This record gives sequence, structure tokens and C-alpha cells, in this order.
Amino acid sequence: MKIIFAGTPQFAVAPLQALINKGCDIVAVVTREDKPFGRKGVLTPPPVKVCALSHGIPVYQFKKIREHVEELKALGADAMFTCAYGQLLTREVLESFPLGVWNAHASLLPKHRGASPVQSAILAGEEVTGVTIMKTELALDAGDMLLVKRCAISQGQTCGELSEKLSSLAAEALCEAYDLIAAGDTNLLLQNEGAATYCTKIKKEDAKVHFTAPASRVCALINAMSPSPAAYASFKGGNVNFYRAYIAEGSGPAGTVAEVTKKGVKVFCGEGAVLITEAQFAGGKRLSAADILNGRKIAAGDTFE
RNA sequence: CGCGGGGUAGAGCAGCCAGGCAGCUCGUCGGGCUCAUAACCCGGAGGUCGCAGGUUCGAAUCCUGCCCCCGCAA
Repeated sequence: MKIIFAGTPQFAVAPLQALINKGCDIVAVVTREDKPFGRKGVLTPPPVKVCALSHGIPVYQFKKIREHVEELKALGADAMFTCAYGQLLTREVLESFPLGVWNAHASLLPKHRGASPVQSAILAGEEVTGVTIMKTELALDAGDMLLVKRCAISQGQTCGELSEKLSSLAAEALCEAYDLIAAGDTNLLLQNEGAATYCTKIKKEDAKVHFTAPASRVCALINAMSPSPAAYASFKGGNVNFYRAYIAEGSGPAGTVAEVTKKGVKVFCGEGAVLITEAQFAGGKRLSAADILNGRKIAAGDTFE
């Protein structure tokens, strides 16, 4: 079975690598265009492109994939596998492959359909999430499901860490899916439309911490936004980014620092408190709780807004 | 030339504005106390103050150029 792999960010690299290692016949990789990145605006290729090129696989970077249907068809693939590709597909694209288009989505569908499923699952306070392989339909992440792999979300686990885990799960899942599809053994399960939830792309503004919210919510926000775009709060005229938090005991005025120890910075919330264990000040590097304590960056009684 | 913060002992920082002995917390090493400890007490080691030049009797500090790191914005 010949396939095309479409994906863009780091999350899609492990899946691509796994399919390559498995010996799948990948005739082409489709990914987004290089984008300027960082302070200097250096044009940077997507991680998937780098991986594909290092294995000598032809790479296509369509500005709009729907305008390149003929090129896709000409590649002669039986199916297309997508994983965090970043563009919506049209009917013409879906109909370009005899065995269809299959997507790996980082949630337990029908929950958390959309652009930021991993963040969304942590934000929602889920204890379990996973990866779903589904046949792509025109509606967003609504296709019938081929297989699911689950994974627990632990206390204090950040989006970055969870993404890594889900990325390797997606790799396993796509490999299994490859075999099933090649064998024509595709028993699909319909999604329960009534239970569907959606998430949108995350903006920096969404990552602002409001300590007046309950501790569980503050904690989920901090971990969900870590490492990017990073939850933040205003502090002494500047902003501070937070990268990891746990629920803590205690109550007091929301936004006020209860204590600073080598274990973390304890901040009161609207309800309960959170223990923040990693933070970064504007212009500085990311610091552990012990370093924050040593440098006396934050003291008991300080307030965040 | 998008805006801004920063580079001082292994780590995190203060000192710079207003030039005059290199300082704080942690770690580390040695000793002591303790049933015991991430606790406490005593002592020690560890610095081209990012690089280069300039001003000065004297520069971490003031001036000029360069390198590197980071936050925001894209």
C-alpha cells in the first residue's frame, strides 16, 4: 500500500518516523510552508519536513492543499495519513485516494475536536486522554473511528510532556492502522455527536492566569499552557510565565503569595491554593522553585494580578 | 534596523543611577551537634564581573563597538 503522510509540527515526527521504520511505502510527505521563527525571523522548516528529507522522501509544501489535487492524485497513493497537518481538506482531496484519508487526533473523540486537543483535555481536568485514528470526513474531526489508544494524565503533567507521550501513542496507532487498512479490515465506530466538544486555537490572551478562579482551574490552565504559549500573570510591573503547578492546601486572598519554599511558590486562589514549581520572569531564564527562592525573586505577601 | 529585559563563584541574584576592599541565598568541601534529617552551629575553597577598546590616580560601575541569552510581538 502506497501512502502520503501529511503532518507539520514535532508531534507528527514520531508517527512519520514509525511508519518509515515499519517499512511503509511513503511516496511523499505533505507539510506546511517554512515559517519565520524567533526574534530574528529566521525562516524555519517544519520538523516533519526535516525528518522526511533526512530519509530522502519527496516533500510538498502547499500553501493551500486544495489547489493541488491533481498533483496529489499523480503521486498514485492508495491512502493519505494525516497527523497535525494544519490545513482543512476539501472533498476533492478526500476523494483523491481510493482507500481514503485517515487522521490521528490527540484526544478521545468525540471530545476535544479541533486545533488544541491536548491543551483542551488538561484544561477540562480530564484524567484520561488518548489518540484516535479516524477516517477523515468533511466535518471537523467527526469521521468514523478505526482505533483508539488511551493514556492517563497525571498531576502536574504539562501539555509538552503529555504531547510527547501522545505523539508516540499516535505513532503506534498509525502503524496498526496501516496494517488494518492494507488488509481491508476496517470496522469503524461512529462518533457520538451528542457528546462532542470543541477546542479552538490557543491565543496568548487565553493563557492569562486569574487567581480569583478556583485552584483546580488555575492549576489546569498553567499546565495546559506549558510550555507554549505559557500561562502568565502580572507581577511588580512585568509579566511572569508559569510552567508547572500542583493543587495545594490553604486559603487566603486570591493572588497573594502564601509562602516560597524550595518546593514551590504557593499562591492563594479564589478557592484553595496552587503550588507553582517553575516560572520565568521577563528577560530571565526559566527557574526552578529553589532558584526563585535563592534569588529572592518572590516573597510571601507579594501579589499577582 | 519591530519593542523590551539580561550576561557578576557550580546555580539564582544584589551591587551600576551617584566610580573607591567582590557581596547575599543555595550548592560544594572540611569539622561539630543530633537517634536522625532537606534542620542547626563553626570553618574553607571557588571570580578573566560576556569580549575588545576608551576615560580616570582608580572601572563590575561612566563612554564606544562587538558577541551571546531571554520576554513580548510576528
